[in-house]
Amino acid sequence: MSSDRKSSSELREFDRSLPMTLLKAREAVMRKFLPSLREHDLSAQQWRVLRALMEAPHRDASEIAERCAILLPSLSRILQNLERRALVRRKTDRKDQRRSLVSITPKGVRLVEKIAPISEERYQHITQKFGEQRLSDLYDMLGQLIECLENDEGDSS
Amino acid sequence: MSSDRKSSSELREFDRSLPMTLLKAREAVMRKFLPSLREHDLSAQQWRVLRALMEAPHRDASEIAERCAILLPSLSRILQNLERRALVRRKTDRKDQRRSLVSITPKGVRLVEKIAPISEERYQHITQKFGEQRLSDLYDMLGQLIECLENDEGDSS
DNA sequence: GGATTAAATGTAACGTGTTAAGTAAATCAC
DNA sequence: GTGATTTACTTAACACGTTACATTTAATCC
Repeated sequence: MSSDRKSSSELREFDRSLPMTLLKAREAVMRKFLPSLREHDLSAQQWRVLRALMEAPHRDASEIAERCAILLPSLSRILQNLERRALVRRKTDRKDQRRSLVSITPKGVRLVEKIAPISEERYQHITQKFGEQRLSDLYDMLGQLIECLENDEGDSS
Repeated sequence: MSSDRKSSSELREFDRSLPMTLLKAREAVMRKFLPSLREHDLSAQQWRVLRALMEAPHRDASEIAERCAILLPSLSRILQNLERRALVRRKTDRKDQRRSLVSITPKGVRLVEKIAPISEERYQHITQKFGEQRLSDLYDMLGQLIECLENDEGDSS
């Protein structure tokens, strides 16, 4: 029995699996950035949170979660960790005591400012190597894919 | 060189973050597939493993890990779970007693055959909605990105 | 104003990602 | 063949992803 016994109807095997391909691409990109984060005991998620906090004097948890694409339960643990390390600070919002306003500490700012140049340099390196135009096209396609999938009401046709 | 813009672009904020964009794209795609897996208490990873085992009568752990892009420690736990549920079976390789050959059970096959059509239908739906050509282009670009990054010796400078 | 509902956040439980360390079997060295 | 190295896999420990549930405070309804 020759190897082409598998009727193509069996199931499209996942050489062409969108989730897997996106996963591998992400992992490949991450491998360029993670080492410099690891040096300072930061995960990718912690790094995103710190960067989000550089954008504003303070933010509540929901804003950070939205900005960083991290779910609230994960963020809750991440903030505890960063707070323990004195990289961020939390205070309850006086106007709405359900909210906790998070801000980055001077120590956190120093850490970001130390890592950011390396991170930026890696990004520029990737941009050069892959091509600025191509990278831009890729962003566009991914954005379109996301939009296409979000505006897709019924998942169960 | 001194492209010292104003403070607003202190650091390229992550609207244009490749890892985040890839993450969001993957999550958007996953949201289309996960519900039908959840119905049968399968994670995306468990599903990949089962599909990989449909491709051959048996496979050792390293092959599965490679095929599914799952690290061995994770796979080890996943196989324990699937074995407990009698969806896969493991036997030690007589030729090399370090290896454990994993195969899918009839029960596992039935589960895959039940889910596969729905999964395939979702995939076709996405292909239609996003466009076959565009999807193909996206695969190409992602493949090129991965290749570009893998063949990039020095990650530092 | 007191009860109800909604919103913001936290906790729990389980599965996975990831690095390091451990175990056992095969291979290599001599 | 004995010992060192390598290979295949597992375990441990910690962080994150995800869903469900709990908690506290705001907003809303009568």
